[in-house]
Amino acid sequence: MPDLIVEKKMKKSKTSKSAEKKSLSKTALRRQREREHRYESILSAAELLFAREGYLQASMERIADSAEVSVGTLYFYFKNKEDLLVHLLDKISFELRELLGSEFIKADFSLDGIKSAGHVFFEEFCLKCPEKLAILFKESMGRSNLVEEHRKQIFDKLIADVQEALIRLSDNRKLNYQSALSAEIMAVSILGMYERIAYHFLIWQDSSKEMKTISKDTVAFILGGINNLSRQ
Amino acid sequence: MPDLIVEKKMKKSKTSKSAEKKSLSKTALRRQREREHRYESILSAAELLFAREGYLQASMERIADSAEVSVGTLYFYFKNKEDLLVHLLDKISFELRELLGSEFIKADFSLDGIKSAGHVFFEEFCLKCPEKLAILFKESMGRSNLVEEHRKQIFDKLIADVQEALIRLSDNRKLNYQSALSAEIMAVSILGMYERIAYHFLIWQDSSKEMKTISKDTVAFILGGINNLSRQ
Amino acid sequence: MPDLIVEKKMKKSKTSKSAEKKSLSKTALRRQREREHRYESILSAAELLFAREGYLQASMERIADSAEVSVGTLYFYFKNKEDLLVHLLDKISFELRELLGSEFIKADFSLDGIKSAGHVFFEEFCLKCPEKLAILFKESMGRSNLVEEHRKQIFDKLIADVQEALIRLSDNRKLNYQSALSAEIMAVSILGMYERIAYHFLIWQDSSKEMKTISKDTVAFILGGINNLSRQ
Amino acid sequence: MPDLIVEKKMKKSKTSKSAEKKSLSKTALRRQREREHRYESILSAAELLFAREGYLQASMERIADSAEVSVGTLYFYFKNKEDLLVHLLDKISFELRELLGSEFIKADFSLDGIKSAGHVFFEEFCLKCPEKLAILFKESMGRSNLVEEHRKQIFDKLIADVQEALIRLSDNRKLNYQSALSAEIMAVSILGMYERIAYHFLIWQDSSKEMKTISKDTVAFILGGINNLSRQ
DNA sequence: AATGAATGAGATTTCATTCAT
DNA sequence: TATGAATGAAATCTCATTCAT
Repeated sequence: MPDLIVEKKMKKSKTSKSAEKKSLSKTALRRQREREHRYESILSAAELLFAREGYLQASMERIADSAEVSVGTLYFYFKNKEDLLVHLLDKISFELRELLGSEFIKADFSLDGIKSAGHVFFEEFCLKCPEKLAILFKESMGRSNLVEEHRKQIFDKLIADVQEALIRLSDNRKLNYQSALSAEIMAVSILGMYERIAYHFLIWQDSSKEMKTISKDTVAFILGGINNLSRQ
Repeated sequence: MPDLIVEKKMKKSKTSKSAEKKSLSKTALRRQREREHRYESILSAAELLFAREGYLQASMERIADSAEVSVGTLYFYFKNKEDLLVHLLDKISFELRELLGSEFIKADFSLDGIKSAGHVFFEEFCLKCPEKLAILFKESMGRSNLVEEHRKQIFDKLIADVQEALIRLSDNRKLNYQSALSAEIMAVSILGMYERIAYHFLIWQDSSKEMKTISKDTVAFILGGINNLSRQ
Repeated sequence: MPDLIVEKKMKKSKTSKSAEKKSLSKTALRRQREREHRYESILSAAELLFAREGYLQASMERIADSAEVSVGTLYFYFKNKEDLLVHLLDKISFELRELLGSEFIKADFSLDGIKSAGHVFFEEFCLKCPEKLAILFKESMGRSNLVEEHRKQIFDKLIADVQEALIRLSDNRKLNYQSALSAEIMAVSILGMYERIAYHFLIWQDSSKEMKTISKDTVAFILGGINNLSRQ
Repeated sequence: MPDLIVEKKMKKSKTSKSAEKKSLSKTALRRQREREHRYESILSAAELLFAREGYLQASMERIADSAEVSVGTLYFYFKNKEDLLVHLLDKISFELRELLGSEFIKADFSLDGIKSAGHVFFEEFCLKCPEKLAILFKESMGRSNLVEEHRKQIFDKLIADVQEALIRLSDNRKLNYQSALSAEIMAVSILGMYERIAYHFLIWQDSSKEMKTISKDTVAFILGGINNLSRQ
């Protein structure tokens, strides 16, 4: 997972010019801490409201109230509502890529990596962060073209991660895949399965208690799929 | 596919309630034809505009213009914009279920049915009806709770169809699946794969020329997955 | 004054397609009358509020209230607030051009035309329509680029009218002006005098009782100026 | 030009009240110089931005950036944005009055003073300071009542200057003007001509290369006007 | 049945100004 | 003095929906 490190974006970096100096004054340091804290507060408040009430219902005023800041402050940290959603998406997708990527790495890109990534997705990410799930797969859909472009980039990166893991896997096992597109197709398929399984069993109904079984079966399905596209 | 026949919904028209088909005068018949024609015109106009410009961008006025009726007439045939989308979704999902279901039936619920359903989805439905694809998987997302409930029902039916095919398949082959949930999980997985493969290769990029390969690999992945969850 | 007839602009001309038919139904005729009446009501309300309270202070809501329509109706007739101002400017400038132009024509482009145009401007237009005066010379200034462009076009037309009158005048008198630019410079000067005399004596202070004297002196100044730039 | 000396206004600085110039320490002197330098920087930055981008577009933040100070500092030197504009107007009008006034004085209030004042206005002020021109005649229009009042005072002073020059001129030439208001009317007319000629030929279009001709014709028009209102 | 002008609630967004540090 | 993050009032504008004709 080479480019996992994504730069955190912030609207203005006027202060960062002084941050280049090696030592910030105590005041400046505290200010910076507070700024980052506020930035995170707003993202958290937005995450909760977007997930609970939907992107359209969650007005900027209510997000501001919920984050205990003024509406103006929202617009100081984020250009507009769209921008807020996009940054939220970035943050969530960054976390998810780290989560999955570290499983691939831990297992040294063996089949076990694919397996544990699946388990971690369903049993960690989905169960612990249903809000992130809802934003990634539900609330960020059907918005503006800009958000859609951003979604595409995010999913392209996730797909690239999985695709790379699959290619390393085949290298390790001295296997080839059926066609030149197979790795990409499998990566897209796996993410499609993740998405709709999570949507079906956690967003549309609450089968969180059976997540273990769901996770096991889904992973087994994936492994069967991969094997069936592998050639010696 | 037992309940494939879905009742066509139409606002109960005041004239049709008093007149059964057999005893309609010529004038009344022509009127009914015109009514149905308008109904379809509106749905078609909405389908095109929702797909091309997005649900939010497609204002009721533009839909009316495009269908060559007045805004008022839109509201005569459909309760509101949401209702228009819901009826469109119904129509599209009905067509898709018929398409997939007939493949299952033709193959007598053998593995071939799963295979040909996949090919038909990618090579017929997706390629020939990109607008329907966009509405089913893109434009109907992130709307109101009511639309979301409707989506759930539609997908539940699609899942039930696939699940039934999978169960009949296992009966035919005297096999069992790994767990009680396996059939449902596989059905959801398959539809999730359909959805994101189509989204990735047709909505986000145009790989329509490689649809044959994509279709083949995806179906192979599915068959591998099914086999891996089957026990003698 | 050749192109005095300016087409009245209206947002949509959907109805005008039926207006091409020679005979509108009574209903359609009444509707059209009502539409034009509303359009004028809104312009009148805006004229009053823009002049009395200033363009920025006059909110769309208050204009709507004042015209006894809803805010939505405002936006049905005019694209936005800017558009409302621009149409108002057009209407006012059209009236002013007609007023001045008819004086030039009545006097057959003699010096008397210049004289009576001045008197009519100060003693008719300024005294009877202080609101139009305020909008033309005060409230439409310092707004957006689009409004400024419109102002330029309006003043260019007024200048062209006066310039043409001056050129015909010199033709009639078998005279030439000092330079090639003289006619334009004089036209601009005359309008600049009109503007600031009106602004000074009617907008900044109320010398309406002395308007006769002011008018007489100003016209005398203009005639002296013209003569001084004329050569046999 | 009796009251040409206009007091420079500055928010009474807390240090200057306790320290008269004579007894200022070196540090205090340097501070005062810095203060005045900042004050001028801000005015210059505002002048440029107001003229180039318009009063409304030029936000306080951008003015601060441009002057290389913080927003807070802006508010230390000027009460608010309006106040900044008003001080800028004062400065500009002071310069203009000095320019015109000195021409009147140099020519000892003869007709030549009127002539050279015109030439200096068009050929010096307008050509060299287009930003000042734009602020005086364009950007300061259509703002708040307070700015408008200020404009009135500024123009009243300019009018009074010209009016005084005209009166002294008539005294020198042993002439009378047509009416008691004539001098005022001519002064207003002349300034109106200045304004709109400059606006038309320099702000709305760039005829700077023909400024000599324009200036000559305009001055000739003015002299003709003055003569026509003079009685022996 | 069909029309289309009128409605108005509700959302986003801006930016001059303040004030704790 | 200087800073710049925080404020929040106030404005514009959209568009699904209604209803008299």
